[in-house]
Amino acid sequence: MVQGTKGGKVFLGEYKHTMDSKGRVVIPSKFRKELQQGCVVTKGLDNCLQILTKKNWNQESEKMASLPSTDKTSRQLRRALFSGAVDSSLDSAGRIQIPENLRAYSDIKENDDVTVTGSGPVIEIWATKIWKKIQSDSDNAFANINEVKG
Amino acid sequence: MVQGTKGGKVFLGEYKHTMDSKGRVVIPSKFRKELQQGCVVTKGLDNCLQILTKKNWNQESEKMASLPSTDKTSRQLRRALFSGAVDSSLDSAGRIQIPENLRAYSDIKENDDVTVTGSGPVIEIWATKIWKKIQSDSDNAFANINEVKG
DNA sequence: TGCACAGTGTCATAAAGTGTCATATAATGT
DNA sequence: ACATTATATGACACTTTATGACACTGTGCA
Repeated sequence: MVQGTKGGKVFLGEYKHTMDSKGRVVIPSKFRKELQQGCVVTKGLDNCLQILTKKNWNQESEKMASLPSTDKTSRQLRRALFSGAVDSSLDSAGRIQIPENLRAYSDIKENDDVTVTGSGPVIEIWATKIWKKIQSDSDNAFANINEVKG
Repeated sequence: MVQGTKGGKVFLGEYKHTMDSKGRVVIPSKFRKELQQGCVVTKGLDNCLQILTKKNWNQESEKMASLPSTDKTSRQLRRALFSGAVDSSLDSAGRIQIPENLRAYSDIKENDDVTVTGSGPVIEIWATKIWKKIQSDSDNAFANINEVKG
């Protein structure tokens, strides 16, 4: 969904948190500055959630908004992108509220363990139990690539 | 049918509600500001209903009025759009009344579950049972695009 | 005229979300 | 190691929103 980082912030790292009893998740302090002016939370692949800066979101969504809605596929794409997204911002304690439909999508419930990762141009939020699986897959793939190339 | 967001509000998100026993549906609070000055409810494609701001409605209806009436599909679209449209507004509790013909079109009956989605320039209202099907189609289309890109 | 019905307005309560604070934990610099 | 600062977490009060109930209005029809 999001590609190209031309000059934009690159988010790095992996952080453990928990979702609080009201459905909020702490954003690591290193990521906050770029999200201060607002951000958008969307569905990512493999049941993660993505946080985009306003700037990145606008780039992505403008493409989609201009597709003709007489075309069925365009309608589908538009619906998936917009209905799965939500405008958000950090509260004074550096947290964001995750709405119920995105909590369901990502399989994160109140008081669950959550892993927040920097993934280049976007920040990803994972149920830790899912992240553990994904991470071992990614690490294996990474190791194999290095073997082949090196 | 509706496209282009140039500067206009972009509606995001997915919200579950029910139609009350009098045929009213709650509009999510995040959408209300833009509809405060009046809105238009019309038939959308795939059996949804669309809510447009007055501004978007004016743009759309002009476009539609200028379609060649020699083309059959254009005539059908135009009839559906205009005859299915109704001027509306939010009541003091943030709800809109859905007239009987639109309830029939969207297959939403009194006390039924309803899903309201932000879909960029428009808001869509769905019978939840229909939305579930549409959503899985949309999500698949979206995931495929992303697989290709990634 | 009175009744039935669809629609409208308002209220009470419940549920969800938001803001703020206090303490605990971790990170940083000296 | 220590002091200092920043961050994380839980608790709680407060606000907003959702939902159902119910009374009121107006229209058309018997």
